[in-house]
Amino acid sequence: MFLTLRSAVEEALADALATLDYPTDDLGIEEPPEDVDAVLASSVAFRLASEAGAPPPQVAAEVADALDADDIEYVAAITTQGPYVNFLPSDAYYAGTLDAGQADDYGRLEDTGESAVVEHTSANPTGPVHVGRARNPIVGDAVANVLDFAGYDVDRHYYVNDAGRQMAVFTWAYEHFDEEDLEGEPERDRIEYDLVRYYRKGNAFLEDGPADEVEAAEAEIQAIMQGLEAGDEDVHDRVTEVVDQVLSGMRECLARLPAEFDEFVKESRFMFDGSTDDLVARLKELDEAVYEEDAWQLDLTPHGIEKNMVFLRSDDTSLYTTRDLAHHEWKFENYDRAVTVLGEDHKLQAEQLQTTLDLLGNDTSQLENVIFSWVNLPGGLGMSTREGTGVDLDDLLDEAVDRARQEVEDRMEDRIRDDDLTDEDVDHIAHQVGIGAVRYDIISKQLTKTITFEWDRALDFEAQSAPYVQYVHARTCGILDEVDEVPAFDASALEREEAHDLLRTIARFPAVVEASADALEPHNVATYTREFAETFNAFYRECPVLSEDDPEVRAARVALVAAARNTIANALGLLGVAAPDSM
RNA sequence: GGGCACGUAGCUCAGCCAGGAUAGAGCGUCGGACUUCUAAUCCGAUGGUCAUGGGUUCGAAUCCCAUCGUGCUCGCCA
Repeated sequence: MFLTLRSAVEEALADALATLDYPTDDLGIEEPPEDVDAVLASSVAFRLASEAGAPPPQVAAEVADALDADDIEYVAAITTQGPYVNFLPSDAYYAGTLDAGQADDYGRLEDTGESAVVEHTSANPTGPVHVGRARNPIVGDAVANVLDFAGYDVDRHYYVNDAGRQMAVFTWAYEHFDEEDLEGEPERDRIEYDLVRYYRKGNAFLEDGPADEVEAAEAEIQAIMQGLEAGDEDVHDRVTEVVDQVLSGMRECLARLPAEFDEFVKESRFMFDGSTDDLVARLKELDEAVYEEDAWQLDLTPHGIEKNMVFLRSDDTSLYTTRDLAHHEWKFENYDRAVTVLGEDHKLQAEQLQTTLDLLGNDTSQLENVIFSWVNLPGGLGMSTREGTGVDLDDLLDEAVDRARQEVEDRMEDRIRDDDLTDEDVDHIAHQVGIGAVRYDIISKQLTKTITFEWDRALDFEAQSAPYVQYVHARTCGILDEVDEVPAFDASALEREEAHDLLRTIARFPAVVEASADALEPHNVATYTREFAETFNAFYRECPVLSEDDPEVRAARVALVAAARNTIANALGLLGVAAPDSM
């Protein structure tokens, strides 16, 4: 409804301004503050004042006179308030919203007919997923959800680095060291916790080991990389043995969020199918290609990038970025839109990638990057797999679920809702709430802001958290549980201001989806859920549903609660936060 | 040092990209509301030179420039 109303207002206002001989390039459409009854307003009078030679309020009146509410869909009246022209919603606006909200998939936009691939996480398979890395799957999953809901045919990809130096080091360490060489026990009984010890041991050895042994190790690592480059299946199998094991453990961890993928795309695939070689040949032909210090590079200074991009090492092996170019051309062939979610430490590389893809003749408007800032530990500490610093995501999720379970159990005694929870229910709710809280905490912040991870804050179940919003969903379910089905209703029976406020908030949801998909910013869905929860709670306080005596009012309120449930369930779904039926 | 971000209440954050109606929340502190559709809730009070200084504008938290502080980055790593 909101989207329809907005375009209707835009069109009508542009027509009116044209009729009055005013410019129509800036309509000044905005959403007024809460205490104003209008759904939309225009501040265009400010801009026209000097041209009109009249004060803004007078111009606003003139503009309002030139408009006819009857001609604008979903607008009941046009008023002025000082310099503002306000557009008030009609009964049909409320009625239409209440009807639309009955659909389970309320908020889903029409199919765009376009496909999109969202690549996210893509962490090197070196060890357990830590909290610093967790922003990527959580944001990435939400971005994919939003695009899907906004009408795209979405695939989720994890790009697996199985051909870089890191994996060569890992493979060498895995083959070279024995269990007894390793320090300590695995922190958890899962494969990546076991194997990461080889990786750490290997890196420590390369740093501090005896010179001659380090040299021999480097030769072995070199041989692995050369083997991969040459398409040697045996070498590939050796590396794959490590990669697949570590990755399987990481996938289990990510599945807890949950973050699932349609495809794990291995970069070695672009070496073995010849596309990397082909790409290198084409890169050499570019005007920007230079051969310096025995390595092939691209001089991108004409394109505003100071740093040269090496695409072929002096030993003739390719680099991550080289293979990533081939990877992206593959994406372009298969998808209309390619979105990559990555940390700010990869920003320069992403710019090089995009510029180079452009030079190679690709349409890089297909490519969009979602870049997020760091997650730090208090005291400015970073998180590193190699050094073993950082908080494991598994530990965070365990703690979150434990604390949530404690909360549920603490509340069991003075529960009023009579839906006898079993132990299984309690466990289920604890998972929904605990993991939801972690996701929400991370997703509700702007991507550009650095996050400092603090246990207590991430697991605060008070307001502005997932449980606060989830509780609203549980409340809607609590009410709807008491009715068999939504009765026939008439929106005009809703007379309370709180009901209208809630309907207006529900009406905005599709616009939130649209804006979030356009900007690739899931955090504003989180902001919306919070506003929604506040609006719903006001309705809940002031407008009893089940105990309402007037059957028409009761029916309309039941329908409103159903619309609210669909809206908040879908909004939470976009965030990947579970929507509990009871809490 | 160069490039790119970030700096809003004691703390954690919305609002900024598309400049406009008294700058919004939560936590904290203080005071209220459960025989009621679940109090993981709600209501009230408290609290802000929107880092600083300029500029553009009728109007700047929002756009531009400079300064300060913080983070990321500047590998034949990824």
